[in-house]
Parts: sequence; C-alpha cells; structure tokens
Amino acid sequence: MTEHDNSRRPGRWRSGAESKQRILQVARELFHQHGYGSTTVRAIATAAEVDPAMVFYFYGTKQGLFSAVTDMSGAVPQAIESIFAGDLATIGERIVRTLVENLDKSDHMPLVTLTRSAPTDPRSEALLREFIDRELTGRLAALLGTPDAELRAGMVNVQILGLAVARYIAHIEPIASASVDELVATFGPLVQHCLTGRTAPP
Amino acid sequence: MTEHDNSRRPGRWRSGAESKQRILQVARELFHQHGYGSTTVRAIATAAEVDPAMVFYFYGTKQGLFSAVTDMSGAVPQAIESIFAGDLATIGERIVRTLVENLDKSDHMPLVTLTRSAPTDPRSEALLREFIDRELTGRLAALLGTPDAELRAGMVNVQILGLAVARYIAHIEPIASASVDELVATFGPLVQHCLTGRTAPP
DNA sequence: CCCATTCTTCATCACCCGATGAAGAACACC
DNA sequence: GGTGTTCTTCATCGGGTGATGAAGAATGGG
Repeated sequence: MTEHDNSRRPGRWRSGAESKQRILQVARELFHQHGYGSTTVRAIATAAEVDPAMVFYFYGTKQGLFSAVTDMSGAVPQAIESIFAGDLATIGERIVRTLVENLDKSDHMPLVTLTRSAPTDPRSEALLREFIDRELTGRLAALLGTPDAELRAGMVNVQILGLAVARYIAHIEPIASASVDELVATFGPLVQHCLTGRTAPP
Repeated sequence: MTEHDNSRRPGRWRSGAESKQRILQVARELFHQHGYGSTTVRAIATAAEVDPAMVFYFYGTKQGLFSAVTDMSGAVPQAIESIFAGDLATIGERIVRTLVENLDKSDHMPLVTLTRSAPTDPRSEALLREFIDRELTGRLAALLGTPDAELRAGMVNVQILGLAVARYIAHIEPIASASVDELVATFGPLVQHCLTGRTAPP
C-alpha cells in the first residue's frame, strides 16, 4: 500500500459549497462568542478544519465573512413579523418571548453577534443601530401612532438591549438562568407598560 | 546656536508622577472609547506623548494599566452611597439620575469602560458581573428584604445595562440625545415599579 | 484524452502587537 | 562634586494578524 496522505495534499477533495458552508457555520459560532475583533481568521479556519487561505478564497476578506454571518435576510424578519401580527394588548409578551426564544435556541443569532461586536467595531455599531431603528423603533412607532411613540419605542429598545446584555453577554443572575416563561412573565408586562401604559407628562 | 533637540533625548525631563498621571488619563479615554482589546499600548503612549516603554515602566503590563483605569475605589462608591441614603419610595429616580449624571459628565467612567470591554474580554466580564452583583443586586436585595428581591434587583440591572448600552455604546435614539431630566422622568418610575410595584405571581 | 475550471495547500509578505533590556540624561543627596 | 536613583529613549525580540500568489490535485466538459 503506497502511503500517500490524501487529506493533506492540494487539489479538490470536497464539493466546495460544503467547505464554504462549514466555514460560515464555524464563523457564526466564533464571531458570536468573541465578537469581530477578537476572532481571528486562523481560528475559524482551524475550527473548520480548513486552510486559512480558503476563507479568503470564498469570502474575500474577514469583513466579507462577517457580513455573511450577520446577514439578516434569513429567518429573522419572519420572527419579527410574527410579533406585529397579533393583538396590540399582548405585544409585550410576544416581544419578550420571541426575543428570548430565538436567542436561546440557536447559539449564533446575528443580533447577539452584532451586540457583542458593536462596542469595539464601529461598523457593527452602525449595523446594530440601523437594524434597531428600522425593524424595531420604526415599526413600533408606526404601530402606536401617538406623539410619544418614539420615546415609548426607545424604552422598549432599552428593555431588549438590557435583557440581551444581562442574559447573553454579562451573564447577570438571576436573568441569565431564568427560564423563558419566567422572563416573559417578568418582562412581558413591563414592555407592555412601556408601549401602552400611562407615562409621565412632558 | 547649537541645534540639539532636548525633547527627544533620554533622561529625566518631567516629574515622573506627572507622566504616570498623563498616561492614566489618556488610557482612561481610549479604553473607554474602544475597549480593552481594541486599545493598544502604543496608541496610549502616542496620545500621551510618551514612549511606549514608559507605560510598562510605570504599570508593568497592559492589564496592570487597565486595572488602574477600572479601579472603583474612587468616587464611585460615594455616588452609590447617595442612592441608598434617601427614601425607598423615590429610589428609582435617584438610581437613574445618579447613573446618567455620572456617566454623562466624565467621559471615562469605569462602568462604561467595563461594559464596552466585557463582550470580548473575559476578565472584564467577570469584573463587571462581580461589581453589579456586589454593589447593586446585593444591596438592592438587602434593602427590599422580600422573597422576590433578587428578581426585582435583576430587573433593575436590566434597566441600567440597557440604558447604558443604548445611550453610550449603541447610541440609539431618542435615548442617546435625551436630557438627564427626560431620562429620569421616563425611566425613574419604571425602575421604581421594578422595585416596589406589584408584579406577576409565581 | 486533453484541457480549463475549481478546490486546496504552502510559503510568504508587511505590519502590528506586548514586552524586555541596555544605556543615556537629569535630578537628589551627601 | 561625585554618586546613586529616577525618568526617558531606542533597538529589538518573538509572535500573531490579515492577506496574496503560485502551484498542485481532483473534477468535468469537449
């Protein structure tokens, strides 16, 4: 038997799309865990059992890979859509439940990845801000229609960001270990109050 | 006139304590703006008009300098003390006012620096969590004394983190541009409600 | 069967990082 | 006025970074 190591020799050995997909998957996890700046292309390549050069072959630059990871054209809008579909009187619970459920199940949600990268990466900060403005503040304000709608939407954003940071980044107890239902029961009414409750006069 | 450049020659030319202080000041601003990982010792040295080696001469390591920057033995406990000094019925407003006023005035508060570094630096994450647990959750829970005190304190932490991230890191409108009084009027009652309002039964 | 395309590896580039060590200049003290 | 301590500069080390280019191997179409 001629002992030639097929696995460590140049040339085709996988479908290409498979490698590209594997890189994307690993990149999602690592960017999610450590943020943009603290994740190296080499670490992604190693974890994906791939040569670092392949990352650039498929995605051009590190930023290109990050853009692919944080692309929100997938299932994200669908989840958001379901929030605005139901009754306004129970939208608070729906916001909290949708947020926490989506962020809990898949450990590579673009929103958390962006939130983790935003503090040190201006590009991520801009992306995060634009996403929140467009998909949350804008739609919530339009839904309410009242003059103080923008402020109310801002209050909800504070709840969402605080919840995400406390649970997924800083791991503050008892928020980090609470169940989805507990969080919904606790923060659902609070968010609801921000949107439809009475607030202080100007 | 013998043209010898005094400013670029080795040897004493400042008091030492002055240089050490200047480095600390610049480090505060840069760590605050970019977080631990994205701030380089060289950048600090350049901004402080000092040789990079001096940073290590005075502070040993980059981490040592960061520890000096995020040291909370200064005026921070005093501000926190004033929160717990007053009436329980108005503690919500006091929390928000103290938080925002302190974070607004000096652009190098350790709390924001830690919050910005936490997502990518495990050490900062631990420090932030310990600070919140010790100075906020613990004291708030002790103040309330009720069985659900921990959860209520956790809700306040979410408000604080959300407010800090929305206003100082992600710059979400209209939170980022709101005045101190507006924020107090908006979030004071909300925080108050988290602590002393009625919540959902278990 | 040949050849162009696609995937893969390797070597390497230029740059930046944190950190160290030596040596020189100004100061404080005696 | 010598002497030792303190502050400062410079050169450099080892290592990691993103990115590039060339060349080799499998594949598929003619």
